[in-house]
Formats: sequence, structure tokens, C-alpha cells
Amino acid sequence: MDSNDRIEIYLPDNSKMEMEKGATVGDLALKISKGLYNHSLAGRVNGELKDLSYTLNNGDKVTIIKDDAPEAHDILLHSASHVMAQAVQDLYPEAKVTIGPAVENKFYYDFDKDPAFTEDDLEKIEARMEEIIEEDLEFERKEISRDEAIQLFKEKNEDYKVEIIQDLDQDEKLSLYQQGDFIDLCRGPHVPSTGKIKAFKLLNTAGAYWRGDSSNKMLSRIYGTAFPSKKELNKYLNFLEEAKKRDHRKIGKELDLFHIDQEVGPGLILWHPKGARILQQIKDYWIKAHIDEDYELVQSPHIGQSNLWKTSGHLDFYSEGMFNPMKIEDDAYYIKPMNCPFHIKIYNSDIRSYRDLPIKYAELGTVYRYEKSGVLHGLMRVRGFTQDDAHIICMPEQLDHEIQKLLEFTFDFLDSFGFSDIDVYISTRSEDKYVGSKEMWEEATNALKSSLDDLKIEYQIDEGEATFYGPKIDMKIRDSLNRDWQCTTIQFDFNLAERFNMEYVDSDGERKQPYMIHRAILGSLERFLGVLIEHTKGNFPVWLAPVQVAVLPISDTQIEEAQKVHKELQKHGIRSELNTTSEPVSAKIRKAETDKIPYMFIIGDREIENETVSVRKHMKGDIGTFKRSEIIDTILEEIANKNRSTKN
RNA sequence: GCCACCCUAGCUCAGCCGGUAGAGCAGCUCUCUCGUAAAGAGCAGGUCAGGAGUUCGAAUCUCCUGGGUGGCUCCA
Repeated sequence: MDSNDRIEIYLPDNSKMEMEKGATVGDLALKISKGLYNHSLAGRVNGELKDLSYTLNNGDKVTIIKDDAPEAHDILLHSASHVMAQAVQDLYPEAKVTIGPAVENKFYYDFDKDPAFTEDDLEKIEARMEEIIEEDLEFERKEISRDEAIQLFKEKNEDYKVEIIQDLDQDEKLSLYQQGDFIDLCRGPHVPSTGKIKAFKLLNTAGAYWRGDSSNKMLSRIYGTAFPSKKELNKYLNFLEEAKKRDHRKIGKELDLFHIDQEVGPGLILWHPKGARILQQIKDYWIKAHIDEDYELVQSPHIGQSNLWKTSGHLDFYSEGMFNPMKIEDDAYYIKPMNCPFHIKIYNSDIRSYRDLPIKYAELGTVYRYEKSGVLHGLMRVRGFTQDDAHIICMPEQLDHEIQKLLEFTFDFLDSFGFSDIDVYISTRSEDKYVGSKEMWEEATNALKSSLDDLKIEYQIDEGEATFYGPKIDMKIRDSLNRDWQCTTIQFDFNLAERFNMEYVDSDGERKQPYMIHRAILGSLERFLGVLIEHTKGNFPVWLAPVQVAVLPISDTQIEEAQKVHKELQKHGIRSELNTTSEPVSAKIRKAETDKIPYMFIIGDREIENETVSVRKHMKGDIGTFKRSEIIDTILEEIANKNRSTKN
């Protein structure tokens, strides 16, 4: 055979593979092995994702993407969204297609359809999708000119597609994908044929604005998911189930922690005694930890005059997040959406020397923000919440040290709640919109980076993503279901220092502007407790549990002794609950188990005689009989240790 | 705020096509005094989210309001 008919392909391990000219990615996969071919969805050719049908060129570097590769899932999801769009247009020809990308573990497609899709439509669409998958239609790629594309979609009456194409660059290469008689504008790649979608499910419908802009038309969105196997789909569906079981709103009700009352108002939390106990534990620990870290506790009012918010800039930049003011005599007062102006006022109440710095003001400050009704969500998104707020005011030369201390403190603090898996993001200066000098930004950003580097903490940089007033670190804690929650934020604020004219007198007698860092570790206590509920499934570690020990006499005759044990526990500061109902112990145990109380002390005649207690641990069962002082010490030690780096 | 869906006893839910509300759990009372996840009986508990309309008749159909859920949007 002529060598011109052959091409050489490089595989990821740099080995060479000789192929016939005109061979595709799929041919390559097949040549490597049949098994690989059967599981391959696409290829990465010289770094770019391509279809299996892509024709290879001499010298290409190719990685075959199997269905279990990290990139594979998005491709599969995206292809599934095309199948859904096809099914929708088969069933509802009047529905116009817009866009349908893959998002994390899901895909969606937005349609312009009136009336919008309801959950009841999903079953029908799923059934049609099954048929399309059964037909195993090929995903065929076609390249097309811009004008041809516009013409094609105009003919099809697909105005949204036309709009998308018109907004693309003139010289953009356009590609279409067709399966059966369904054609969509799409960059690709796709799986080779619809049959590759082995398992899928439509999840829910939702409204979504065209191009995410609330001034545009509301479209009808359908969410779904797809996996290379039924097994993986089920795993994902189980995950969703599990998340539902852990929903803090559900557990909050079951454990009687809090409620939101219609008459009080949406987004406003009423903490019941048990929820308040957990909060109080968090607060007590927070205060102690902050005092140990040389923070000064301050306390500020809930409202402030309009001038304050004018100076701070909130009325200019944050008014949409603030509640309407109330008139008091001749002034307008606003409920605080943030604590910072107050802390700054405390700082400014005296001349500050360089010797005073750093000054660190901390407050569990309750703030109120107007959130649109549609975004409210249990404890996670509320209108009134308590920030674990602090402001660090320091000199430039103290920056590195303060940031480093703060980071260490933050990681340790989160660890005591069992959160040790944390993603860190630094947001840097945006090119066009920022206050302060470039030098300040650089100094601050470098302090953030070098402190993280020193602590050997990996982070991602979100270039240009900072707000206009300063660079920041955001942290996301990972919960037991591997979900991320943003809690911690550490933000420089060059704006307020300037606006409020913050100063300190340096050693050379000059008045200088200090750096101000605004930080919250837990973010909002409400939200944090919500995360904690979902993380622990309501099985709180002993130090946080609203009731730590349930004292259960076997029958009424042991109540008196049980009372003694109960008092003894309380004397040690252990939150104990005595069950004096006349039910059988098994019922009392069941009650304590469903209440998720970590320890149960069972007291019968044997225990009275030997001055012991029989101990049962929540979810573990009977752990044996202990001398009372011994088990109390064990529990006290467990409380003191909190739950550093222990996974649930 | 927008789109879709939902709201029945404290909680979880049943109540078909309109005929005027039901269960389990929880609560209360009584009986039982019990050894590691539910003892038995009885009692009480609801303007069916609120309002208006259609109808001889509305938990059920329609509209409005409130609240919630899933999204969108927003997030100094």
C-alpha cells in the first residue's frame, strides 16, 4: 500500500498508530479494541473534543473518550438534551427550541411553548425519547455557512436559533447536528448515536428567561439527567433521594428546631428551643474562639440613619437589598443590611495609633436584607439573619500576618464542625471597575495568595471577579453528600475605609489609611445551621446536640433514681432529658432514637443496685454498662473535642 | 418579581367524575409498670390557606390574594 494512504496517529502514551487515510476517531477506537469502541463516545484530537465520526489527519494526537471519562458525561447529557428536544418537537410541533446545555449532572432544554410544560407532560416526552433511543439514530454533523444556517432556521420558524446565529461572529464556523429529522445548531461533540444514551430521566420543569434576562420572555425549561448505565442513573437518583431526606426544612420540622410563620413573614426564622440551643452552642463557641484570637466584641444597633448609609454608599449600591426606611422624627432610618458602617464608627470614635493596630471587631450581628420572595429557601436564603461578622483593621505591614492568622483560625473553626474539605477561591481586580490604587489591590491580593501558599492550601483564582471595593477569598465547604456550600468570605474593603475616612497615626506622626478586611467564617448562622443539618442529617455531634442524653427509667419505680442521674448530668452542664412517661423502655428508646439524641442512659433495678447506667448510643445500640462518673467523663471529653475532622 | 406546581387536624397523608371530611402518629384521660426502635382502651381535635364567583349544593370547578416547592433572575 502506498504510504500516502496511511496516516500516523499519536496516542496519549505517545505510541504511534498507523491508520488508513480517512480513518475516523471511531475507527481508531475500534482498531485499539472492540471493547473500547463499544464504550467510546468521542475523542480529544489535539486538545479539542471531536465526534467519533471526525476524520483524522496525519500526526493528530488523539485520546479516546470512554463513557466513564470525566468529559464524557457532559457529552452524553448534551446529546440527551437533543433527544429531548426532538421528542418535544415530535409531540408539540409548535414548541420553539432555544438552548439546551449540560449542567452538573443534568441537562435542560428551554422551549418557547404556551402553555408551558407541566410535570404531567414529562412522562409522554420520556416515552417518545425511549423510542428515539431505541431507533439508535445517528448524530450527524454538518458544517454550514452562516447564511445557510439563518435561512434554514427561518424556514423552520425557529426565531430563537436565528437570533443566536445572528449574534455569533461573522466568521464563526457553524455546525449542525441532525438525528432523524431533528436538526439543531450545535458546536458538539455528540455521542455517535441516540442508542448510546443508556439511561435517562426527566426531572422537573421550570420557568427560565430567554438569555437569563428577566425583561425577556419566560420560557419553559425541562430538566433531565442521563448516564451511561442504569446503575449510575440509579445512583444519582438515590443521591437526590438522600438529599431530600436530609432537607433541613424537613429535619428542622421533625426535630422541632425552627419554623417560618406565615403571619410573621417569609424569610424570617422562628427558632424553637431545640434549634436555639444549637445556635447558642455555636455562638458561645464562636465568642470564646474570637476572644482567644484577640477580637474585641462589639455590639451595634439594628437601625441607622439615612446619612450613615449615604456615607457608606449602601444607598447608592445596595438599596435594592435594603428594606424601605422608617421615619423617625425628621429622619429616615434603615434597618441594617450589614454591620460594617457601625464597626467603622466605633473605630473612628477615637484617634487610633499604629500601636493600637490591628483592631479586630467582632459581632454576631443580625441583619435584614430584602430578598425577592421567589428566592427564599428555608434557612439557606432568608430576609433576616445573623452574620458572624468581624472587621480587621490593620496596617499594610501587618497584612500578611493577619491574613495568615485569619486563615488558620478559619480552617480550625470550620474543622470543629466537621468541615475539613474546603475549596478556596480568590477573586482578583476587575479591569474596569475598582476603587483604590492598583498597588493596594496588588498588595492585598498578594497577601491573600502568599498566606494560602504558606499554609499549603490550594486555591483557584477567579480573575477579574472581585467586587469593585476589594479582592476577596471565598470558601466552599463540602458536606457529606459532596455538595459545596459557600460560607466563609474574606473581603478587603478599600471603599469604606476611604468613604469614612478611616485613619491611624503612624510612628512617623503621619495620618494614614488602614486596611480593612470584612470577614465572616460561617457567613450566616441560619444558613450555616441549615448546612449543618443537611451535613449531619440531624445527627448532631454531641457538643451541638440540643439534647445530649436521654435518661430512661425502665418503669415508674426507677424514676426517682433517674431523676438523680438527670440532675447529675445537668450539674456537669450536659443537656439531659428525663423521660417519665409510663411507656415501655422500648418505646422510650424509640422516641430518643427518632429524636436523634446521642446518648441514652437506661436505668433499671440492676443499675440502681450497682450505681451504674446502661448506655445506648444513637444509631449504634447498647454499648454496655458504665459507672456513672466514668460515662459522664467520656461524654464531657467528647463534647470538649467537638468533632474535628471526623466524617459523618 | 416571573413561570409551573402545591396548600385537607400539631405532623404525614386519604378523600373518583361537585352531595357537605377520614386514617395513622402526636396530644389528653384511664388501665398496664414493662430491660434496648411503637402496650391497650377511650376522648378531643378541621370555616378543607384566605376571599369572591359558578351551582340547589364546592375540600372538589373558576378567579383573586397569601404562603410554600422547583427553577429563572438577583446576590456588597
